[in-house]
Amino acid sequence: MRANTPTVEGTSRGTLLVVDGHSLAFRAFFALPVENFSTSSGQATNAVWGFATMLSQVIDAEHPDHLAVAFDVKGGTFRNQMLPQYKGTRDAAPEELLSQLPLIQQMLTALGVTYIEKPGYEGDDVIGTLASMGDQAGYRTLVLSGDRDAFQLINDDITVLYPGHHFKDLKHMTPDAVQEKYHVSPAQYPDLAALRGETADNIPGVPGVGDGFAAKWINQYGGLEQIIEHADEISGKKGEALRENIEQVKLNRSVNALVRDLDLGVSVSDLTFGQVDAGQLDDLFTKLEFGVRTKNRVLKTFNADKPSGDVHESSKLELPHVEDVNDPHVVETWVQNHFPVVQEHLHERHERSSNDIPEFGFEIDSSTRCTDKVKQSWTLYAEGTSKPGEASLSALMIAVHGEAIRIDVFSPDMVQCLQRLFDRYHHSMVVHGYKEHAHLLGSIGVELPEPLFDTKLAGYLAHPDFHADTLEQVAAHFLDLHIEAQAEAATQGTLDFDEPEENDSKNDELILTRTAIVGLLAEYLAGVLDKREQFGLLKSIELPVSQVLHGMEQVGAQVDMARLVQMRDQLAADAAQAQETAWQFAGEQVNLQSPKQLQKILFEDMGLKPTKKTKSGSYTTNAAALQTLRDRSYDNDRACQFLDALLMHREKNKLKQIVQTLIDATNRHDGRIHTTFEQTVAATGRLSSVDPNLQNIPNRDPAGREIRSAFVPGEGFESLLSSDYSQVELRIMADLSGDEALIEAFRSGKDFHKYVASLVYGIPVDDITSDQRSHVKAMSYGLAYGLSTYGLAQQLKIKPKEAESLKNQYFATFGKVHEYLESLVSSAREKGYTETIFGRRRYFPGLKSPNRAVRDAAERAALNAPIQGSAADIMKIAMIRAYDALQEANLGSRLILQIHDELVVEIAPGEEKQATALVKDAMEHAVTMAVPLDVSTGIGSDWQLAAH
DNA sequence: ACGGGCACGTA
DNA sequence: CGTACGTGCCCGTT
Repeated sequence: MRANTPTVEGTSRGTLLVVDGHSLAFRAFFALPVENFSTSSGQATNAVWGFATMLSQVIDAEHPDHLAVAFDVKGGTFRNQMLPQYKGTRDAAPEELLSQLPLIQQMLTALGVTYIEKPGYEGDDVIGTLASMGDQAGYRTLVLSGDRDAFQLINDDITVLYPGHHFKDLKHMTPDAVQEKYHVSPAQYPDLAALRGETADNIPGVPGVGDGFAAKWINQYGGLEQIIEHADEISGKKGEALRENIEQVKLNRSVNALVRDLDLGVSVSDLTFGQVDAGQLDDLFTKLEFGVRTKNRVLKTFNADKPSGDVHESSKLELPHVEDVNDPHVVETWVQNHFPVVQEHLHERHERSSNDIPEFGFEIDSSTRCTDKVKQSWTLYAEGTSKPGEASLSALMIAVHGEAIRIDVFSPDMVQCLQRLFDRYHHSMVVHGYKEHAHLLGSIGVELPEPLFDTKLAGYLAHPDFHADTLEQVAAHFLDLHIEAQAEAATQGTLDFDEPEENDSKNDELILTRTAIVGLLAEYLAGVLDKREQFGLLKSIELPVSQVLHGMEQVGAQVDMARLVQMRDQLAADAAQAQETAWQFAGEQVNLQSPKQLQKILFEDMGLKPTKKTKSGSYTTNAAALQTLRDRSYDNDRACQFLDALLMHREKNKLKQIVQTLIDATNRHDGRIHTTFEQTVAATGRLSSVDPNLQNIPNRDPAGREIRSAFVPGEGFESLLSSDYSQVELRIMADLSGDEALIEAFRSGKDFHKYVASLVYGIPVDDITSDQRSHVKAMSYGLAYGLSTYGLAQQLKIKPKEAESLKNQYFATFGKVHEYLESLVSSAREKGYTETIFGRRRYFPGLKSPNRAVRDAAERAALNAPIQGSAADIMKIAMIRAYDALQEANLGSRLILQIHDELVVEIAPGEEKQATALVKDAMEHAVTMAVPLDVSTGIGSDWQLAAH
């Protein structure tokens, strides 16, 4: 569309669009409310969005075929030397704007747009030069700028697009338009500006002289030079002012003249539209939290004359040759003919030998490499639903060296054949998501042994903050391979749209594409892990724990459905009654679950004084606020009654909803809940639990805790064991900091918080009050979160001063802890990432952000990541050890749940003592540290009773 | 139907 | 104005 603009007057070679980058960003920034354009982490994006939108709009409207964006360079220009205050106001541009300039430049790079900076000169000079170049080369030239200095460039072939009052109204400033508005010619405009001054650039003009008088004088005398010659003849106040400011005006004039003959090292013909890097743009826009609409809008504009980026890009990926095979014998021969010669481990099934994990102290062989092995690998890719408890395999692909077979009929013979194949070749197998594949294969009765490499887990180790929904997105991220068209086919799926056959073939191609992606991904990620010495982490922690998790998900947790239903009904009745009462006092049937309606009732109708605001500026109606309102309203009976009922409804309804979710999530066939433990979601290395989340079952207050009593041992089992670490994170801090006092606090075996309080306050343990203990306890726990004294004060309801002195006193007592925490942040700043005890990394680009809030948040996260992450590593090792120990002892007892520092085990009859000892030991000896790991255990006939 | 905002559950 | 998560509801936008 854009290319080949019709030539104008037969002489034009096309249209050149020159953009004043800073001016456009500046305009966008002030025109669009920053509140509406910020990412969740606080990065302002209004200038980037405005820039993208405006540029796209202009390109769509004007169809330029050549384009360049000019930027100012940091540091002074020759103009600053002449006029020290030059652009003083603009340099004071808010940080929120400045931080967006690099983002705009990243966007332009992704869009293939040339941008130009010339040290020592301003963007205006680059623009002046480009406009002259375009003009001389016979282009119709457009200058997009909000800076009126650009008006001097205007002639019959150069038009300035100048934003009006509304950011999006662009005025086409032609010679006539300038004449009409200012009554001078474009060439005379700098004279006029010199007299008038330019507030935006902090340039004073002649006091009392505006556009009108300046134009009048210019027309009367011919120009600035002549005005100065005849300055004495001008009468009145304004003449006097002119004479007094004549030096200033001369200076102004010399500064506002644009340089038009810089050597930019490019010619206009170089400034064509480049290749759009859709992946890069996608990453950027995702980071900026722009919507799909914005992205599509921009892509549409910049891809307008491209045939189809998708086709072009996907050609990078070579698809294997594939044949459909559903005869086990053929599979057998194919494998023999195609698979690399691998060492066979006939005696070894997928269990780890006990030698892999030393009994005391867990060490990872950081020197172990995988690149060479991955080059000799084959890929398994399976499709279907992998949800634990209801998995079903639809097809699988086996690929090696550009050849592949596809299997979708799973006869008993085929199942046997596959099991043999996996047992024999799993040491060279690559998958994307072992756990999901294990569920899929499990659905046809095949046990999938541990693979050589898992690209999903490896990708997580390489970049734990990166989240992708599809394999295509992973490919775009790590391989810069963009295959969006096929990703869309995937989401639209094989539904009944097209001809079934056509759809099948599309789906086949999709599976093949993904199989190929996994192969490429494995090679790339193997290189990354080897370079970082992280393969050991994959091999010794993530892959084994993945197997353990598969087992836990497969087994699920038994619930007492009758109990759940009874609780649900009771809670529903309580909630309904509370609602009734609340409505009575509100005088209307407000939706108690609508913060908006509650705000109206509380703060408008009842006229209560709000406490705090929410992020978006409305008044919060959270429980803490409601309680404050309640305490404050002793003289307002109606408000009290309403608030009491509302709080009651909140509590009951929340619990009801949790119970209902559990009921809905219970598998109808086995009466158990099969959660999915996400292994690649939490950036610190922790697990998370979804569908349902069994890591947030209430535990704080008795009413909520009651829900735990519905988790029970299943048939053939006797009890539940709950085993948890006490203060792991603090112990890790003690060990890693090497603080003797804190280490001793743990070794003493005394009440830890009391002991610490006695050190901090310098008084005997026995004299510590419960207030002192709880203050110190909160301080201890807050450490690993990067607590502020403000936050501490608020939590403990003490004065900020007191919190401050507590913190000082604490750090004076445990100096090495302080040093250690500081060192975490400074090393993260230096290296760009943090590391756990076992080498798990997390990167923190935010530490370099110019935005203080973003930076502070990144510092707190960087402080926390190695601590929370090391605790997660330790628990993972404990799980592997516990799982193996139970297996090796031939016990029927099995792991059911992990809640970050707690393991829940379903105990088989008679195994109570032995299983408890094994699990406790596995947890206590997961690692060896300067302080012991303390594990407490409890056994009961349900999860609540197992608490200790 | 989707998604942001709010509220709230866990370690 | 401490970290790390997941889910359900409302409500405005598609």
